[in-house]
Amino acid sequence: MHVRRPATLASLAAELGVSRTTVSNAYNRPDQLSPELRRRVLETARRLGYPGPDPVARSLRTRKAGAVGLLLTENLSYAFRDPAALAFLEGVALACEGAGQGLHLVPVNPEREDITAVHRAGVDGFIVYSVPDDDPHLAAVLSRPVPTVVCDQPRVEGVDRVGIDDRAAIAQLAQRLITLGHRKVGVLCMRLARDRNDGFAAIDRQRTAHFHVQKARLAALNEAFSAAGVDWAGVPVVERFDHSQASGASAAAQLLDKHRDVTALICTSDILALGALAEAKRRALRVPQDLSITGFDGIADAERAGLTTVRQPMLDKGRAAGTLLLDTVDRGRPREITLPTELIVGSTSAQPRTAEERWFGP
Amino acid sequence: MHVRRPATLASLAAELGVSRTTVSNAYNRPDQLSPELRRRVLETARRLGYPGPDPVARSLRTRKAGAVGLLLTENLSYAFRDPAALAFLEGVALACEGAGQGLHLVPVNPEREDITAVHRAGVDGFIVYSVPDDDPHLAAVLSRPVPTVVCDQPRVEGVDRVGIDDRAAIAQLAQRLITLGHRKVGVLCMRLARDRNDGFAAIDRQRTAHFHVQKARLAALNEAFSAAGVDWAGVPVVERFDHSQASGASAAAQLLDKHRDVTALICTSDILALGALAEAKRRALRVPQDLSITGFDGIADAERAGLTTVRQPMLDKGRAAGTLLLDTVDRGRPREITLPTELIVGSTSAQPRTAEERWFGP
DNA sequence: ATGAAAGCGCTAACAC
DNA sequence: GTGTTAGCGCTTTCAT
Repeated sequence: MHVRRPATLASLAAELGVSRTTVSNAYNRPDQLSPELRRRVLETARRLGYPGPDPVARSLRTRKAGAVGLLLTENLSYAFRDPAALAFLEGVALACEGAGQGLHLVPVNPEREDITAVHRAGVDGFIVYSVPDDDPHLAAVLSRPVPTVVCDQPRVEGVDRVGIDDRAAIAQLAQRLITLGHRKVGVLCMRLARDRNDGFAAIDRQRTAHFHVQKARLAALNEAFSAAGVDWAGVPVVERFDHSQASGASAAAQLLDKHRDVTALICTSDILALGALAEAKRRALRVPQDLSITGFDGIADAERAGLTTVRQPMLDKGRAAGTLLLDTVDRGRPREITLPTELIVGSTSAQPRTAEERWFGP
Repeated sequence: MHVRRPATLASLAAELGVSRTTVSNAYNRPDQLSPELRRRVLETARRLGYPGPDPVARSLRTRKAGAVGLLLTENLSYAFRDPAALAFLEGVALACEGAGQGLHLVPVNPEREDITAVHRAGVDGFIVYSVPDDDPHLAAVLSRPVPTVVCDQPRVEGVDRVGIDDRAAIAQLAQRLITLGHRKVGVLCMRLARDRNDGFAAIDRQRTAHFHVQKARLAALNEAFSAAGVDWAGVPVVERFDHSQASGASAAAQLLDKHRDVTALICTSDILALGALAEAKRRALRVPQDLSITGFDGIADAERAGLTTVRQPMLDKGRAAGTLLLDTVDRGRPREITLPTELIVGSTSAQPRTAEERWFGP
């Protein structure tokens, strides 16, 4: 039993006694040759076990890979657990599907700085989802001579972007709390930089955050509460590296342990807020009577929990990113798409108790 | 302003006055040249804007794409909605990540027969998830000279497979219902073939089903209930093309409208079962007193609903498929991995009411 | 440690 | 309608 070298377009042509062009045409331009000849070519191909033009060779020649690369902040498997990331992914998939493009998920380990996967990906462009401004993978992507679209963060000079107005969105939420009368608030936020800092984040860390979305939201909160006469330096901000309900719960615990007087917990994601909700329950704090809690994103579980939050259209974001990347027409000028958000007033926010109520009951 | 042709490895070599080999080595085999020279190469690359070796050209040369193709039954976007498919995806992603391989999702439209995306995908192998035996995309995959692993269905001679023992799994469930005393049952199943048939599926259609998993489950139910003295020809089986809770609800409605006497609804997926549950509620049928309902898969929502079902390890399936494909070692003999399943007895199954109870209440 | 030569398998001008 | 020519950009023996 011998190992036959696999047939190639050239060997097929030789076998048939025609040129390689003809064989190529048989596959790619049926109208360029007689149906009869084409039939013969395909027939012989079958006989020889020729599987059709090699996609990689074709890509090299045509300079088209037929796929879009997707780079996520986290391990791939994380993305499949986070509802927001998932909706984004679905949107991207929708766009790819519509254009008949493959979706190449780039394997990334945020702990290690191995960017070879970015260099190895045979794709026509990249979508980068929500990474820190100093992410080495992002740098690797930008070094490649293919179009790129960044979703959410960071904003990069000359690179297309789709996102929301984070400042305006959370300012609306802040305004709501301020109007309700909250002056002693605490904040639970996501990772601010690539290093793990599970604990309080002082102003300096807030200001130098590498995750622009978190940074923008904190800055907007700062502005809003400062304008309402609150000294931002006194507002506790607790940061968590991992994005999970457990993180939200522990962050809430950490904050409440040290600042028993806060009347509202502003969380920069619904996941964190749901965790905070759980912690509040554990402590027998009534929400919203004893404590208001707000989230961000508008995921299904948040809605179910009646969370006061900001809804952002994640699926549309994904689709917009995909469309932007695939839309070869008016590429050139850097483009930016800002999607609308909507304040959702749920049942987890209300007026704070007065000092009296605090001591003598509602 | 002029468009400079992008730098290539060759142009870089020319600029430096060294051979292409040396430049290549600078990237791929740092130990093959002096640190000093390497530094100079990389430095010049930066200056010229050379992004490093082109991944496609490299793939052509090395015959390695560094990515795994994934072919799903449904639209890509569907996969991000179905919890079972999602868990599978996550498992595959985990395996890919571990091996530093990209995950290339092949865009497929099950309605159209466009298999070009399969031919265009630059991948080192394919994972095919749960497709009908006559799926043209599957045929396209098998025609390509790369290793393939099929998950669930269909079983293909000589192709690696990972799955569960569908017959045994559902037989266990059937046995449970039989033991409880159910003799008048109905079945809700998923798509049996590529054509849309939203309605009753007669025995002939069951027998000629192209989705082997559904076929096997129906056959096992047939066997179990026949052995219990039930005439399978009289058991209504309702099929749905779309896999959604809405489908489950409408299928349940269709079945119950025509067969008011069934005491149990066996669904071949949790999604369908959750829909059936909703329809039962709508009809003010108490579950399980008036009607037992069972599912299949063991998704989180099913557990939450207390569904009696069969749990299968979807994440492990994905991981196993990935590992099998990536494990180049003992390829050769076709391999088959069968994962264990577990019967979950929830609160949606109980003894059927007796005829008396039916008329006079519990 | 570095270079020369030989393709990987294919497609796109352009000629006939 | 079919063939000729010329690479796409890279890696890899094998010499030196």
